[in-house]
Amino acid sequence: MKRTTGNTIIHGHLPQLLGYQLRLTQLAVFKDFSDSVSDADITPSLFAVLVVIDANPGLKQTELAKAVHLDRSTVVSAIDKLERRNLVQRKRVAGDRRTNALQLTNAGSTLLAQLTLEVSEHERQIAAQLTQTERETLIQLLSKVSPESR
Amino acid sequence: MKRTTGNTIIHGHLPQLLGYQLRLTQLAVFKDFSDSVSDADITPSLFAVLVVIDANPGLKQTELAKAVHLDRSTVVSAIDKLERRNLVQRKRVAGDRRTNALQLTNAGSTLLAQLTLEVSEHERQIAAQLTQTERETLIQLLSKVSPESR
DNA sequence: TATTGTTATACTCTATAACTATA
DNA sequence: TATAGTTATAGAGTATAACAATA
Repeated sequence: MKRTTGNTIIHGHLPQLLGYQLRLTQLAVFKDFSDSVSDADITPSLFAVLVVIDANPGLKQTELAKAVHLDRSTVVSAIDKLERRNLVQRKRVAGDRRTNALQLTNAGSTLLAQLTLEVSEHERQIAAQLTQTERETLIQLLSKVSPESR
Repeated sequence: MKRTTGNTIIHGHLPQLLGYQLRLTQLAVFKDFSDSVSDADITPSLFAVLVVIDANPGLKQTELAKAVHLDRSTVVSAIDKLERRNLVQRKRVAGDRRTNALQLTNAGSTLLAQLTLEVSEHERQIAAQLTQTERETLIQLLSKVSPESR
């Protein structure tokens, strides 16, 4: 029970816990994301929103919410933010006046193209300690733990 | 550029991104943590704080902050919370009146023992899709990405 | 001068619940 | 009745900056 004499802090059994390693890794990855992406106002979540809209032009907000695991109300402010910056548009849908069809503006497409490059570089950074095979294994094992990504 | 006819949402290149899989997995893991741990007021962070104090009785708040990757000011409120519940004690240190020596109370040790069991079960749950080898590989790969855990 | 703990404060992210307009 | 989007609101978690006590 006595304290180790030096300054070394012991992490107990935390390092063997998946949840703990996940938290640490996510902290490191988020920090590097901000450092890597030139547009300071784009967070990982907003990037994901842009990617999903790009891959599914015309989708509605509720669909987007489900895809990126956010609440409908959270999506409203995300889209507000992106629309204010002219990156995304809400378009009227013929036949159902309750829903909005989301699509990227030209500016949005342009920014996404640039972000995609920067995020690739960011991914290279964070996986720098891994071989290509290890990186793929890691992604595959993560997706087995949370299978709802597709 | 046309929308897939059905309801299927495409995630673009997100599933191949480490950062994205990490976020999804962490979401799933946090949710299961709350479901698994009977004490609703213990979060993953507070659990980590308890473990580190248990493994390093007498450590000071600044050391704890570094160990769990939180700011000093954040640790203050974490310890406030735990001290209010009589799980942790701030003890005076002979020789340096600026610092507090942190230690678990008996109640804290008892709770931690129970939490440890519940967290083990939680870990089993989240790794249910993995073999034992895969789980170990996953932990090892994560720790290679963020090596500051020890 | 530097460090420790603290406080005050503010920001980000998120969800819940209630509202409206449409279906 | 049910659904889509919205609003108001609140909570959790976090950090920054300034401060007092002590080294």
